[in-house]
Amino acid sequence: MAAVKKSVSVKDVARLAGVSEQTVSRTVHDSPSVRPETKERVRAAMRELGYRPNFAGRSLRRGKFKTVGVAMFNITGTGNLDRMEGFAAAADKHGYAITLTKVDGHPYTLESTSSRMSALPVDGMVVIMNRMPADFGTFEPLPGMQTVLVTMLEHPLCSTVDNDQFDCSRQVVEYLLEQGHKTVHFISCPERSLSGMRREEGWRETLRAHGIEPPQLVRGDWTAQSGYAAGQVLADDPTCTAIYASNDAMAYGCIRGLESRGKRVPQDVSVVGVDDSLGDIVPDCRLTTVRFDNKRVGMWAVDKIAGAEGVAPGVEHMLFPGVLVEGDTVRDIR
Amino acid sequence: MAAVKKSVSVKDVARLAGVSEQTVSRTVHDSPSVRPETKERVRAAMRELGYRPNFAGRSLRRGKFKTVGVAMFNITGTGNLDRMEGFAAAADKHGYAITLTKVDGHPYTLESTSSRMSALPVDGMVVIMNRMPADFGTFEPLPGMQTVLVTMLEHPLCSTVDNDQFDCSRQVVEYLLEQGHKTVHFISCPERSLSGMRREEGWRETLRAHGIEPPQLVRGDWTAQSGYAAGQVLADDPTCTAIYASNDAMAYGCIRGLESRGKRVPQDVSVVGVDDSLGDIVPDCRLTTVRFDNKRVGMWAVDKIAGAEGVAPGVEHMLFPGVLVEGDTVRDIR
DNA sequence: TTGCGCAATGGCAACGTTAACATTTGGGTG
DNA sequence: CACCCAAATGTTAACGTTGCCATTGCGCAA
Repeated sequence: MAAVKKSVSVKDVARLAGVSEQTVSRTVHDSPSVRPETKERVRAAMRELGYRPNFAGRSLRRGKFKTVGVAMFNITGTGNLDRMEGFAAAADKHGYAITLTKVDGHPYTLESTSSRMSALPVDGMVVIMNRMPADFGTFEPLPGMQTVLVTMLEHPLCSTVDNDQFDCSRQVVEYLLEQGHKTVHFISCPERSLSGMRREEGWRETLRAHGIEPPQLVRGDWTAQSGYAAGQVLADDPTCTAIYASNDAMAYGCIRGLESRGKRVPQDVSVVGVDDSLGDIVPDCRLTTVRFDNKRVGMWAVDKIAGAEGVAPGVEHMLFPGVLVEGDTVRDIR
Repeated sequence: MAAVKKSVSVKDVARLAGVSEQTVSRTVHDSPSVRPETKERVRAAMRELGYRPNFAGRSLRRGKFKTVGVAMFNITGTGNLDRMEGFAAAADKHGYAITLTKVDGHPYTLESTSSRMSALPVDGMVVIMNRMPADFGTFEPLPGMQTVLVTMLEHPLCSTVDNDQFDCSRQVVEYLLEQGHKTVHFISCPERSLSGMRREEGWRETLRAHGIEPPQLVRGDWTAQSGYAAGQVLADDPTCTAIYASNDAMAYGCIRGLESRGKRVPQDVSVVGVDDSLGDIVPDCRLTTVRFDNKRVGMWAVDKIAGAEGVAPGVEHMLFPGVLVEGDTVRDIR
C-alpha cells in the first residue's frame, strides 16, 4: 500500500475480472444482457480496486454533463438560500449536480456570463438576476445551453421564473380591504429595486381597481429604522388604519414606531409585511406577512433544464404567488 | 444559419485558420512559440466559429477539473450564505468553479459523501458538517481527493476549519467582567448543537479561570421566545447584571423579557448576543454581539484545496476568532 | 557554400468511456 | 445434422484536448 494509486479505469477492472471493458461498462449501467454471475464477478473487481467511473471520460463520450450551472451576482440576498436549496433538491432528483459561479464585471451582461459558463461542465444555466444586465433585451442563449433567468421580467428567448410580487400586493391590499379598512397605506423601498417597484405597482393598482385613490406613500430603505420613522409619521395620520410595508423589517420597525407614538397594533392600526423573514428573531409579535416559496422557484428553474432531457426548449414564463400568513398584527374592523 | 451547430472543436478552428490543431491549442494557452500573426489568424477563426474549449476533453487530458465540490447536509443554516460567498470568491480567485451537492441518508457518513463526490468533476471536497457523521473518527479521504471539513473538531487526516466558538465566549465573558460585572449569566441552546456546547464550555471555563463559579444557566432553544422567557426569569435574580445569550434572537428576546418585568437595558442589565444576525431587522437596539467572518472560513477551505496545486496535502486545523461588536446594550458599571 | 541552432509548426498518441457493430456460444427446429 | 436465432461477450472507433517528438524554414557563423 505504499505507491500512490493512479485512478482506476474500466481497463483495470476488466483485466481483474477477466472480461472485456465493454462488459464492465455494461455492468456499471446494469444492462440486462450481462449474466448475473458475470456481473457479480465484475462488481467484486470494482469493489476490490475501488473503481469510480471517470466523469471526464463519460462526459466526453456522451456530450452531456448532467450538471446545471448557477450564476449569481451577489450570493447574499433575501431568499437566495432557499433558492439554492431548491436548485440542489431538484438537481438531486434528476441525478444532476449544481455548479456555482459568481458573476461580476462592469457592465454586467448575460453575454459574458453565458460565455464563461460555456467553458464549464454544464448542460444549461440559471442566472439569478439581482442586477439588470446591460444586454437583457438583446441576449440570445448559446445553442445547446438552455438558459433560465430568475426574474419577474419576461424574455423572448429564455425561460424566466420568480415570485409574483404584483400579486403579493394584490393579496395584501384585498385582504386588508376585506377586514373593513377604507384604504391601505404603503411603506415602499428604494426605487432601484425591481421587485420592490412591482410591489408598489401592485398596491397602487389594486387600490384603484377598488375605486380607491392611493394615499401618499412613505419611502423606506428596507431597514427597520426607516420603518420606525415611517410608523411615527403615519401615527399622526387619522385616516391610517392599515399599513402595508415592503418587507418585514420595515413592518416590524413600523410597529415599534407606532407604539412609540401611543398607537397599538393591531387595536389601532393593522400592519402587514412581506417575506416572512422575522422567523424566531422577534419575541413579542407574530407578524401578518406574505411567504414566498423560493425553494419552489429554484426547483422550477433546475427542473426546466434537467427535466427536459432532449425535449425541445420551449420558452416559458412562470410566476409563483406568495401565501398570506395571518399573524396577530391585523384586526378586522368591520 | 439554419442547421443546429454541433459543438466547435479545435479541429474546426484549425481547418478554418489553415493551421494544425496543435497550433490552435497553443494559441488558446498563449504559448510564446506561436507567431503573433498566426495567433491572430487563429483567434479570428475562434471568434468566427464561436469556439469554446471543451471541458470534458480538457479534463480528461489533464486529469484535473479545476473544481471544488461542496457537500452540505442542510443548506439553510446560519452563516451558510456567507460561507458560500467565501467558497465562490476563493474559487473565482483560483479560476476554479464550485460544485454543490446536497447530502442525505441515514446514517450520514463521510464515506458515502466522499464516494458520491468522486463521480463528480471535482479535485477536492469541502464538507459542511452540520451533522456529526457516523464515521467521523475512522474516515479516510479518497486518494487524490483532498478533503476539508468545516467543523470545530480536529481530524487526523482531513484539514478542518471553523469559527472559534470557545474563544467567542471567552471574549464576551472577559469583556463583561472588564465592565465591572461580578458574574455573567448565560442563556444556552439545545444540547445537540456542537457549536452551542462549545460556547457553553467557553463561558463556564472562562468564568472559572477568573475564580468565579458559573451561575445556573437558563436553557433556550435558539428562538426569541425562549430568550423572552429567560429574560423574565433572570429579571427576578438580583445577582444578575450581565447576560450572555448563545445567539442574537435569544438576546433580543431576553431584552424584551427583561423590559416586560420593568428592567431596562443596559441601565439595569447588560446583554450580549452572538452571530450579528439582527442586522436591520430590529429598529430600537444596536445589540452588542460577536460577528464571525464566515466568508473567510469558506475562503480558507477552498484555498486549501485550490491553492495547493500539486503541493503535499498537509493536514491543518484552523479556527478563526470572532470580533466583538460593541452596541448599546452593555453598560460599564465600575 | 555548408552546417548549425533556433523558432515555428505539424503529426501522433493517449486520457476513460461507451455506441455501434462483430463475434462466439448454446439451444432449439426443420 | 445443418441451420438459424438469441443471448452473451468482444472489438473498434470516436468524443476533444494536449504532451511529446518530429519536421520545416530561416538566419548566421564558420
